[in-house]
Amino acid sequence: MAEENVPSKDHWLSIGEIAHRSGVAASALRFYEDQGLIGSRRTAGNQRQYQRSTLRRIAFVQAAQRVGLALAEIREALDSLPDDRTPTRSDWSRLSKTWRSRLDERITELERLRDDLDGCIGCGCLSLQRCNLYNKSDRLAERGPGARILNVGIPGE
Amino acid sequence: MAEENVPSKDHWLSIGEIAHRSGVAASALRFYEDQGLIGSRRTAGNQRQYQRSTLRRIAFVQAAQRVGLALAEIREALDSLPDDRTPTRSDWSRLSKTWRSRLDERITELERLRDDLDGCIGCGCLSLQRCNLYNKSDRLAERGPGARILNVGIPGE
DNA sequence: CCAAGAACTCAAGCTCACTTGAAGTACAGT
DNA sequence: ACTGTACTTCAAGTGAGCTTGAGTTCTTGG
Repeated sequence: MAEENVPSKDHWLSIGEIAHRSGVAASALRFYEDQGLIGSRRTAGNQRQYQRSTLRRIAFVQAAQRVGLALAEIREALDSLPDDRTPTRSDWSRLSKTWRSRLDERITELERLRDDLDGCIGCGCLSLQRCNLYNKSDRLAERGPGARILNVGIPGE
Repeated sequence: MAEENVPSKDHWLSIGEIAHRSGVAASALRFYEDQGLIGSRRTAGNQRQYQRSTLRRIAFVQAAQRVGLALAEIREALDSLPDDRTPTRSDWSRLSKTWRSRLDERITELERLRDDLDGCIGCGCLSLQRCNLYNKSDRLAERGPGARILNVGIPGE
């Protein structure tokens, strides 16, 4: 994650500046670094310094979160990108395919739910046997211990 | 939450039966009861007994979760329903309006994201200034301590 | 009547994505 | 030189939605 080899003339940003410009809290940025999502170099006095490109990386992370990816998945995606150059069109297209299908799936599920809901408004049912809302996608039974974050458009799901 | 006053002839279901039929773990059912989402009565030996209508309630909870509601909100919705009769068309229509708009919002957000994504595949950009994906819905800034479920932009400014 | 299995109650643990706090160090401005 | 703000690390806490485990009691079939 060291961002050492860099077109010398760049100037570096402090964590405060990055936090301010990205809208992400400094504590979150440190956390992201722990998680391998972003990198930094240090000053003589051990303070973090970021390249401007880190802002782009952070924006990427945020977009990916909105798509519904967990941080671990986002890290994988970032790792699959060439070290620290701007991604090419084909890098990007590869990634966006995953995103796209995630989004499509989730959108489809929500639309179906909405349609069922509309059906239910008409029928006023809530009857267990008949109602689509109730009987769709039963036994989604996601398994394993630990918290279940969401159903709901969030990572993990 | 006591479901005492009930058309006598009903027979009651054990937690195991409810778990099996609903696909929800017994531990989750106890948790739901703690949270006031479902009710039960007890046998002489202190074991839970459920009405069949509880299955409907659980299905309701699951549908609501898929819509994206938190358990606390679902409880409120359930509390707003008449005690334990089957909801009327107008009860239902009131609730479904909330759901509907939730769904619409989320669907719209995801669709916009998808469209931006498609735009990006074309442009191959990832450039911070220009890319829609990056600059949409910045500073959503949800505040307060604790975990942030969704996308999480802490206001830097 | 007894064993097996199902249920009971707590308390503690888990994941995820962070935040908060304490205690200390660095740097910029006067 | 001094003050104040920004930064550092590390440990622990947060909330949602459950699960797991320990130790105990109920219920049912043979």
